[in-house]
Amino acid sequence: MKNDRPRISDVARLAGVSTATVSRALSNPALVSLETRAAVQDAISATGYRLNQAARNLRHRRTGGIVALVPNLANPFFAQILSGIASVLGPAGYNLLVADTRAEGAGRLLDYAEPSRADGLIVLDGALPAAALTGRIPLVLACEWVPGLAALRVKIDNRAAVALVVDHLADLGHRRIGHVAGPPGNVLSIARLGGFRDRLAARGLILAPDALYPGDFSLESGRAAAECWLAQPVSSRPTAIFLASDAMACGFMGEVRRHGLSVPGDVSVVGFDDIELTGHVDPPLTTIRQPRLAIGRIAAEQLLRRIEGGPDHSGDVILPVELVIRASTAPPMPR
Amino acid sequence: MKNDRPRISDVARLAGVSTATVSRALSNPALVSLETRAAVQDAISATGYRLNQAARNLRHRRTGGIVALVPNLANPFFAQILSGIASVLGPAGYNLLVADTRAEGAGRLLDYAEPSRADGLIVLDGALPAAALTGRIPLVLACEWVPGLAALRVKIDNRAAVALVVDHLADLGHRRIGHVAGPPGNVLSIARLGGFRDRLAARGLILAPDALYPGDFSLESGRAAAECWLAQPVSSRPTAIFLASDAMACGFMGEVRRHGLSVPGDVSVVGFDDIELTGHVDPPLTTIRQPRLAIGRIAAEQLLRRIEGGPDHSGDVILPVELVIRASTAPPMPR
DNA sequence: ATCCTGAATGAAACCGATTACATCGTGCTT
DNA sequence: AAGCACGATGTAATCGGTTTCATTCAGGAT
Repeated sequence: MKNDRPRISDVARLAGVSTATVSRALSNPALVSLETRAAVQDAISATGYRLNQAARNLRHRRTGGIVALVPNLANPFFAQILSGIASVLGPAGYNLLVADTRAEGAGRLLDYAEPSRADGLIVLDGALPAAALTGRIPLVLACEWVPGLAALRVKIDNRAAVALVVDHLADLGHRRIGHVAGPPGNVLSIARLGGFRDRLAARGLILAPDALYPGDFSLESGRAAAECWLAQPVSSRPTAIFLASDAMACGFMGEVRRHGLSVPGDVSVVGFDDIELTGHVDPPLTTIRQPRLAIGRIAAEQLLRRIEGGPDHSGDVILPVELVIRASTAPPMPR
Repeated sequence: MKNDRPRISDVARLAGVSTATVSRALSNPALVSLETRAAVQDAISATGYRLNQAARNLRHRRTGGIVALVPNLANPFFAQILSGIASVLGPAGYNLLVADTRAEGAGRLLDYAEPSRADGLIVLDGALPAAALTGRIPLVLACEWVPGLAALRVKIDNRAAVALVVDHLADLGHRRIGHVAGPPGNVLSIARLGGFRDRLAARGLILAPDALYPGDFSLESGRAAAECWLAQPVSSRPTAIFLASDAMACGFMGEVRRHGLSVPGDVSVVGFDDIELTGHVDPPLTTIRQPRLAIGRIAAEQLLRRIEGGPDHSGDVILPVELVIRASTAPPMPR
């Protein structure tokens, strides 16, 4: 009653064959005669046999698992990328292990980049130490990337995306355009801020120091940025704000509107990501659409290719973005 | 160069002891003398040895993995529960496998409820077949539950939560209160709708057929419900709407406001879940706060207790909810 | 001095599959 | 008729740890 899980040898005995034959019938049926195969099948259903994965993994020197390292599981942005990853991994016979890099003892994370635990790694957090990830198991980087870590990157062209934003706002006639950045040090924050500055310059504009607000991608930090903006004198306030994430943009808009001002009447707002929500808030948000599902899917596909013996080509896959123009942007109010 | 992963025997040889001793030094140091332990440690760092999990799992007849079955990975509500789960599992030496029950071939899901793949299961989807989950591996149900499946449930008291909502709206003076339900057949939809009806009745109110709108928890379905509501003559429109999820409530409010109406001026809105966003939209949403992190954490703790030999007590853990009153509800406009 | 106890350790079985290699018939070639 | 190739199957080694059981040795009890 306790140890009642049938083993392969139980099946073999019942079918009157050896364990080798059962194993072959399961993993390479072509090697087994039709009648034997049938007998094995019968024995399997009679015993209710189920393969022991740990044993197979041990023998195959693989685990069947892929680990995704995400900076924050609770963030819907990553959730949808995971969804894309899972949609590829499942059918391919791998399972997805998820670890939150910010959640617990950082030391344990190294355990994941370990061949006996996972066959591959998808890193969504650019703040991990490159050294810890180097030369362990096949990995790809998605969205964020770790500076100095040679691995395939699946990402968007952040600078080009930001250029679309600047052009849109500048074309509308905005001259004083502000920015709420992502967390300091984050590769995306840096790329977006840098691209923003450069494109402003290309359009003959500059980013005034008091038009650059700190942020960390969170709703709350967007709200806080709005407070700063509201505190500025109307005459020197940016007439348009580009925020490095949709979450911040929502927080920003909410706070501005709660103070009785209007978007885009008093300020135009542009976000980044195009999370589902942004089309449903009031006003619907102008933003950059990132193909999240595709990012996840492609990252997973590339990783599997690598695992299955592909070359460790460490280039980049750049996915296209799109500026989605909705109602949160308009020409600046004449003053 | 190819098969260079040191095994335990390599460590043993270098340390001048047997593999048994190395194993003990690792998993039960108390059994090994201080000097031997030190020698083993030296040999381990000299060789760069890393334990092979598959081998240990095979011997221990366990996998070290816990599977969470979620209906929709892309939904932030579940993401935060997962976050809570992960925060318990990691430190306990388990890793979290995530599977999206709606994503791929349903047959494969059974593979997860299988002892050689995972040591336990956390089910977040009430729509799975009870038969497939019965008597396989330790499991707990969180949030949603599978009717007829005897297992511990970690959940909130949906009926009591809804009663809070009804009382709040009735106390404000609303008499015509509408409801946007969750997906048909979903246990939460049913519990919330049922509780809603009952509490209305207790307050001497009824749910008019044209005040019940279909939904599926998604933003878009909330928006669609708003369309229905807007299409109704003002005189017979509900003056307050309770929506079974915050996502729907956001979709609803966005659409209503885009039509130039005001919340709560023209209609009071109450959501359910208290996802982070709801405090930041305009107006901030009155809603029921579910302790998502705690749900995840407790579900994981209970599961581990069960796995580590606890009794298969299949009762319920009911977590407290709270009505968070914000600015989306107000007395009805005098007509 | 002898026996007993317990700490420290090693030898070998074991977890449950996979697979290299050996074996045994058949049927075909020459 | 001898030789050979090939299909089907069995034997046993193997993956890399863990753990039972046996052994050794030091110190304390008698």
